[in-house]
Amino acid sequence: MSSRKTYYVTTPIYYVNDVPHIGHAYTTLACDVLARFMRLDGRDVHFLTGTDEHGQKIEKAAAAAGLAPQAFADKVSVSFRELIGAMNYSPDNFIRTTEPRHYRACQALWEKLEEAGDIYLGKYAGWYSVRDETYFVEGETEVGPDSKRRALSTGAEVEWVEEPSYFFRLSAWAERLLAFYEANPRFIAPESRRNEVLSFVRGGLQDLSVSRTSFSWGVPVPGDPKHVMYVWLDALTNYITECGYPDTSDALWKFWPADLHMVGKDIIRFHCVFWPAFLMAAGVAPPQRVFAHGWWTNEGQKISKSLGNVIDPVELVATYGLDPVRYFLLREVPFGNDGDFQRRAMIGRLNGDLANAYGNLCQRVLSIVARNCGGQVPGKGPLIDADTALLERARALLAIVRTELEEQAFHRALAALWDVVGEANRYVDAQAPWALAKTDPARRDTVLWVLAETIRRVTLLVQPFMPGSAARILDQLAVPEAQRAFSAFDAELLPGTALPAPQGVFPRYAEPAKAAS
RNA sequence: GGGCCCGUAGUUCAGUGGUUAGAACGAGCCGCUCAUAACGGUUAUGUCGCAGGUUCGAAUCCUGCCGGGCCUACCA
Repeated sequence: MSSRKTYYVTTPIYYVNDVPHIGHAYTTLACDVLARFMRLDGRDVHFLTGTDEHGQKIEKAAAAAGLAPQAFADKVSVSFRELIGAMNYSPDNFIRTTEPRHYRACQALWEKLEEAGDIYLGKYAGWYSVRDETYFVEGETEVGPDSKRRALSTGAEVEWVEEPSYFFRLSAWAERLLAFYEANPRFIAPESRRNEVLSFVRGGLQDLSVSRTSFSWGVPVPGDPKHVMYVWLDALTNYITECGYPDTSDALWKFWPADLHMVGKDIIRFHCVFWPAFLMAAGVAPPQRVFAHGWWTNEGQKISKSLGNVIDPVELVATYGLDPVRYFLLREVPFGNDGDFQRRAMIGRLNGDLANAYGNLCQRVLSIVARNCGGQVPGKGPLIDADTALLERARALLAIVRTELEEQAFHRALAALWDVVGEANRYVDAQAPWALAKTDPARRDTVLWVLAETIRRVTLLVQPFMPGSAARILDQLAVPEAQRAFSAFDAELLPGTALPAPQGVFPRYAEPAKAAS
């Protein structure tokens, strides 16, 4: 079955300097939904996430914790693996930059860049802030009244530091990058980010320092082990390490170039400028698309550790339930925009969209079926216009969701599904199967069949977003496991099939009783 | 300083030249009673940031201004 179309989606590898927060959860969630959708749609999917474990910060943090860097990385990496279970993600692999195969890939890539003449030895010099661990250009610093020079942005003291460094000839790539963007308009999304990158590259590029000698926790530069590779060159390479690079006969190489790198908007330059330049220089095809999503704020406030308003995804799930959180994050905000996490909005979506509209639709239909149809899928009689209209709306959903997810428009995909949920609720009221029970049981059965069939189609498409809840609903419709992929989208419910007793899937969220004080 | 984007009902947004500007949530009223006190119908909301201009016609195009965001460059 090697003829199936592949789909390779990646999260950034997360820096183990930090514990997982809503931003990490959001990025991986988006990838998870795409991976699940594509699998159900018959694609040969590879979904990769992992951790970035090198760099001076890790080296220092490890020393402070009295651990070897590797032991420290091992420890922190675990919290990102735990998030996978907590959020029900479905990655095919979890990569770590400290794996031997990754060293091989980085060094092979480096050698290619060197062979191509895109790497040279120079000197990295600038105003260095020890506190920020960053170099600043002269203009970013200022000499204070005490005649000490400080970084304008952070106020930290800086000192002039020079160290030997290898450089990547990025300056030579601006024109070729622009040509690449031109030829691949889908490469950067959303559009506003694309404009940003274009104007950045049009402004000219400077060569990029790609090695350091001031610390040693990293991938050694081939032939000059005093240097370790710049963390971003190291980190980005993970995407091809996974596919076996430099061994293009590896079984996973078929997944390259990746269909999508999902990233936060803060690291767009690394993915949209540096990465394609590295790859083109090394003679490797660049990825097909980079999507930069936005940030969350918390009740209108910027999230920061110092404000203490960091959102812990595990806590969210404990409060509102896993699938409601997954739904909310992708439904509430047009994907690509910044979003505001509001407790009131979260509860609104949970109670309004999930409990009242969708959950209650399933419940009201299935309980009439249970009571009237002997616990079986009801019989299907002749269809009237109202029936075919609703069924047609449901049937059209697969193509709609497919189109929206090609563009990572999760919010629009969900809106389309919920349009049909609303349509189904109106149909229930219009057809009033409880009244038909007394006058025309056969017609009642047809109405219930139409509804059950509509719920089946909607729920098949809900699976990638809320896998657990969708499975429970499909169980209640007695849809066999083998008929939950989209290849069975048109395999209608068979009248007479035995059904289990219905059970609510999305309980309403009730405010915890206020503590009297 | 340059560039990009945004400012539309109480709220979140859709609408990018053409009849009385839409949706959802929230609010009021009515109906239903199968269902998780859920569902459906219906009503009301708006100087479409401000001011000019182009046009038979502008939320939509142009100019300026005000307000907000993002990217980027820095001044001597």
